[in-house]
Amino acid sequence: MTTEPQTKTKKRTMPKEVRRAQLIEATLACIAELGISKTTMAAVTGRAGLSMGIVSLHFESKDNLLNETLVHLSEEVRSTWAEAVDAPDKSAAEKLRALSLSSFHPSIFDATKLRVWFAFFGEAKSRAYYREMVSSYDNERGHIAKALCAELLQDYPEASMSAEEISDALEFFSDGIWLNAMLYPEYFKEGHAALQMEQMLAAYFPKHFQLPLRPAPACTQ
Amino acid sequence: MTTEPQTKTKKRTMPKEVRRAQLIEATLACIAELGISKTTMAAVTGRAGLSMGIVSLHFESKDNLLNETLVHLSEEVRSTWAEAVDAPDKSAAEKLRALSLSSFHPSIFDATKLRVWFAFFGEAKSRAYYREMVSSYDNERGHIAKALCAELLQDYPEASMSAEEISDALEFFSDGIWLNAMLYPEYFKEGHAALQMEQMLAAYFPKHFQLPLRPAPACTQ
DNA sequence: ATCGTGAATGAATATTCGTTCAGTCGATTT
DNA sequence: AAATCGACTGAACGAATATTCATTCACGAT
Repeated sequence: MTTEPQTKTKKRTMPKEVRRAQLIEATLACIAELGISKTTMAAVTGRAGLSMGIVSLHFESKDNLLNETLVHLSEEVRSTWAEAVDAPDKSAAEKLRALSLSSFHPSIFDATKLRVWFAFFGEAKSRAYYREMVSSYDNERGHIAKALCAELLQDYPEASMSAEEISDALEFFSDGIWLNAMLYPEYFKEGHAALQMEQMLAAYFPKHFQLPLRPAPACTQ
Repeated sequence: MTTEPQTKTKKRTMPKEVRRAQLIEATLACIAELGISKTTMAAVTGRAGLSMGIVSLHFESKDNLLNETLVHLSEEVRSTWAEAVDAPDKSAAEKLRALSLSSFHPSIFDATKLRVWFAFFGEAKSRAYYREMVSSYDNERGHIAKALCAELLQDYPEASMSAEEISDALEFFSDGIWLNAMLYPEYFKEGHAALQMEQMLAAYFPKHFQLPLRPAPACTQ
């Protein structure tokens, strides 16, 4: 009976990675619910079902726990859009569409995580950390988006906007949807954000993207 | 010499409104520089050149000071867009343009104030307060924008998007520019945001808005 | 079974910060 | 000039909270 790990009442010791994940999860929940300033160590460890000292053990300090939480979020976002683009047989249009819609993938376009993102953006310290640690992701994504727009633009000799202006505009638009979805989550039901994004793509690249017809009465359940 | 108010070394007492403005100003600066969680009473009053007790005197508490700061910001924004729309002899197109560009008026589109806005968005407590106080402003602005879009849409019988979808899209777009201008202020030089907005308007309403020609080499100094 | 290791605990400590209030000082009145 | 008023001060207080560390306990090794 000593060899079976999980059926026991409650394991006292767990692998480092499990504890770290457990604490980051609890931190996300606390920040979303309480805001950063009210997210105390007691709140985080209490929600994780652990004791106060555990944070210094697996993370250096509270600050470090918050930074690691931000890194976790960023990598989740990054892997979501990277996967959307990483398909050798997709056309440029398909890639741009997948990249643009990846911002609204359920695993990241989620009330809790959106609140945490904006909690970090609102704090001067996290903003600085974000810029130095993570903004290279943003740059990478921006370059990819710009290159895809440039490729599509070859079919629009009369175009009045540059690839960079269009890819910037797409980025602004999806960021704005994020902000509004955070503030007014009830307004963004079931793919509403993605629909808006597709309309935006169709406006810029009408030869490549169909306008999704009206709200689609009974489609995706 | 006793009747001249300002040449004296340093007045000890000042009208209530002056002190309130002074404290709100200092609060804005502190939140922008330090974030909400590090914005202490000592920091605010120190920056205002006053003593700690002054806040309880003119505002009830720290919470109330923060709320009043948010009110101040909101009314500044509101009066900016209200003024843009409140001109009886403007056409609908001119009004929509003025309304859209008002988000980037220098008095509100400013690194300090943008940081403060997002600091409030990021705090759960302020978010609740924000929703109950400001969302009526947002609604009012939204209704006006929608009505203006509907009026312009009469000239586009073939249009594939509704007035609400377009006015939402304009709102998302300017919100996204706000977020990006807050995170990467150096990217938004001299009217770059306004230019992007005008391109957006021209994309939706090509019959009403000219595309502003290329970045304009040497125009506004 | 016993022991040794290190993960986990949580009470105690140190710090940070909002609020208070008795006292100070400048302006106005008498 | 003296008195009164009230805006303003800032040291002191106490509540909240991050951090520490001596102790406890589970688990694998012997």
